Amino acid sequence: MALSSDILRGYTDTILLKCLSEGDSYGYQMIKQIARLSNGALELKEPTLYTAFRRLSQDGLIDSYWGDEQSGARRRYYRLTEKGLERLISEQQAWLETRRTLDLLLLNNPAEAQSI
Amino acid sequence: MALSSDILRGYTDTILLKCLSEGDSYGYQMIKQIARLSNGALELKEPTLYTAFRRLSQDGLIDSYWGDEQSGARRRYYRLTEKGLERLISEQQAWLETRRTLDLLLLNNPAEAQSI
DNA sequence: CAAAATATATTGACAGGCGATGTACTTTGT
DNA sequence: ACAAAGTACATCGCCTGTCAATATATTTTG
Repeated sequence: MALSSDILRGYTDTILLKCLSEGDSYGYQMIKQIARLSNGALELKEPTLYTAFRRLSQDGLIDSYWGDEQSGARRRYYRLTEKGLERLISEQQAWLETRRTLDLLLLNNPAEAQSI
Repeated sequence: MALSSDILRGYTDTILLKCLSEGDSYGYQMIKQIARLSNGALELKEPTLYTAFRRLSQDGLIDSYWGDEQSGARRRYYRLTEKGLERLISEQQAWLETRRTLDLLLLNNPAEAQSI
């Protein structure tokens, strides 16, 4: 099942930070990578992706450089900054808490549901 | 920690459906109930709540009636419809899948993280 | 040689959350 | 007695993030 845009909202940035924490990458590749990792549940749309990149750059969480492709289309690579890594870690912690809270608010038997 | 509005988006409706699945209730009470249940992590704002009620009513997932208060301010009670219950169940299922997907996308060791 | 894939980027529309604000009644503290 | 806080409902308008549509350019595939 696909993630709706309402669900996506709030996680896009962290998903991208996590993706970059595994190594520098570029937009097109990240879309594919994220689709693969999520078993097709999430195919980031271009406008969503590039707006997120701009946001993250402005906040100093990532930076970017042009790759030196011999052939093929040019690629802009993105890199996680130190600040970006710190943010990632705190957002991962936040996800664990959000998960717990939503279990409490959405499920009938949260205590049981957590060990699925 | 409080749920950000970006996170909330996409869950408000289901949270309200779940709340009503435990019995008819009214706006003010539901805000308090949800705050208690989430250990203060979520205090729904009035505009958010009432727009959600309108949305859910239009979709036939809830209906409402005025309570007959002897004293105090009038209360509009909300009730989960049959259709609303079905929706709740499918949204609960969706949450379990979303949880799994976000574990994959956000955490370093998803397999381990799931049994927290 | 056309279509699909690779790759980046912007514009404008849409939807949901929420600060600010308004109404009205009741309870509490002094 | 009276102000402040609590209970209870409701709306307007702003802000932000996602995305359909669109544009550009190169390379690979059928």
